[in-house]
Amino acid sequence: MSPATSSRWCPTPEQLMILEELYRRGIKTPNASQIQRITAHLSLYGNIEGKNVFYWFQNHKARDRQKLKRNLIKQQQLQYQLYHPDLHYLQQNQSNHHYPILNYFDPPPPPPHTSSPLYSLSYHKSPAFPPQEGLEGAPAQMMMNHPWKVDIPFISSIRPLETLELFPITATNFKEECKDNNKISPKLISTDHFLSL
Amino acid sequence: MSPATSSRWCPTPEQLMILEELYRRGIKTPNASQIQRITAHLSLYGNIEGKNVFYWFQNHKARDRQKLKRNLIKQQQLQYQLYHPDLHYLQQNQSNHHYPILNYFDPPPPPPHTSSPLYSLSYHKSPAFPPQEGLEGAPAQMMMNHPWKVDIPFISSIRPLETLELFPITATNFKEECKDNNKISPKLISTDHFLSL
DNA sequence: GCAAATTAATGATTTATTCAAG
DNA sequence: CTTGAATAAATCATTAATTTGC
Repeated sequence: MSPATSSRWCPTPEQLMILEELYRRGIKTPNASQIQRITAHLSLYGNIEGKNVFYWFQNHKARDRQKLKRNLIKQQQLQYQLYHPDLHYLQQNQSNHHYPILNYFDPPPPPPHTSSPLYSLSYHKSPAFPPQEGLEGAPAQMMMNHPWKVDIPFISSIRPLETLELFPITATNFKEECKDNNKISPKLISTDHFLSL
Repeated sequence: MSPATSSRWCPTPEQLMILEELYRRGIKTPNASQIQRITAHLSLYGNIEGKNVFYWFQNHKARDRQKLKRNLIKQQQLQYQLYHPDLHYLQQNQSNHHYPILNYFDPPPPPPHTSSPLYSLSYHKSPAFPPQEGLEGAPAQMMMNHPWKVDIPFISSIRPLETLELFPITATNFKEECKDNNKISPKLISTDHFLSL
């Protein structure tokens, strides 16, 4: 009203709580109609106009994403510390009678830094791997556009990666016809033994 | 090998178990590199190619979501039955000392049906509101291009919508200056009482 | 028991949405 | 605002489960 009032909207606690609750309940980018109704209601608790509501949701959503980003970074730092110590043991001979090492996760996040554009890494394209011969970090969907002639490289040529041992059973030839696939004794592959973390 | 083989991939139990385990461990949408490595490993247990792995994760994730959807619908049906008996009481006079009804969500789940496209309702944009005078369901961003002269209509002209009663506290005038806003006793607005689902 | 017929699962494609870089 | 890159949703198509009648 008067020029003495502050130059920008200052949400009252009630307004804030309602906005936050609406956000939690799924309203992330209200449309014009929703904004009007929200504004009308919130005006009961203090001066407010539509743009305040609009900007609030915009900012809140954006800063929500930032929080997620930061949490992801923390988790990745944890995983890095968990997996890095095991790297030496990956150098071992793989030609034993166990099925080979299994870990399809991306290489541990680079030496932990605090502020890097990291959210896009797990949500969008992962710049991911050091260009492997003939692969060039192609996004999975791009593979879709080609006739899927991607050859399976020799196991030994694949980077063994970290730990996660699977299937200590011996390598009887399982390549059979489709119909026969389900006839393998369940005992043989009971879930309890492999996939030891 | 021979043309007698089936036209589509038929995962062996071992392949399936590994895929499921990887999924459980967090691999939901593997990138090209991961797909290749997974494919290479799974080829030990039977014929397989990259696209099979790609599709498997796509489908598995999608059908996982479908399960969640169905469970949500069941819960909503339960809630509907719990809350529906109260509808008559919404017709009561609203000029009491409670603050008005608050529900900015799109119209509630219609009378419980079993098979309706429901997930998009909460995840994607809601085609939302019946075109309100002069608003025409305009995307919120369009409002940005105009000088934000959107007037706040009278409360009574706003569609009260459904339930979700907020702030049963009395209507003391909270319109105060900015600086004072944060000084309201937290007790008065402790989150436990309102926003009852 | 056993196939033919029917239904449920699930692999494979296509189409729509989303996000954000240019 | 347009568009590129990626994912999610919807859909089609084939295989496996199962039901059914004999």
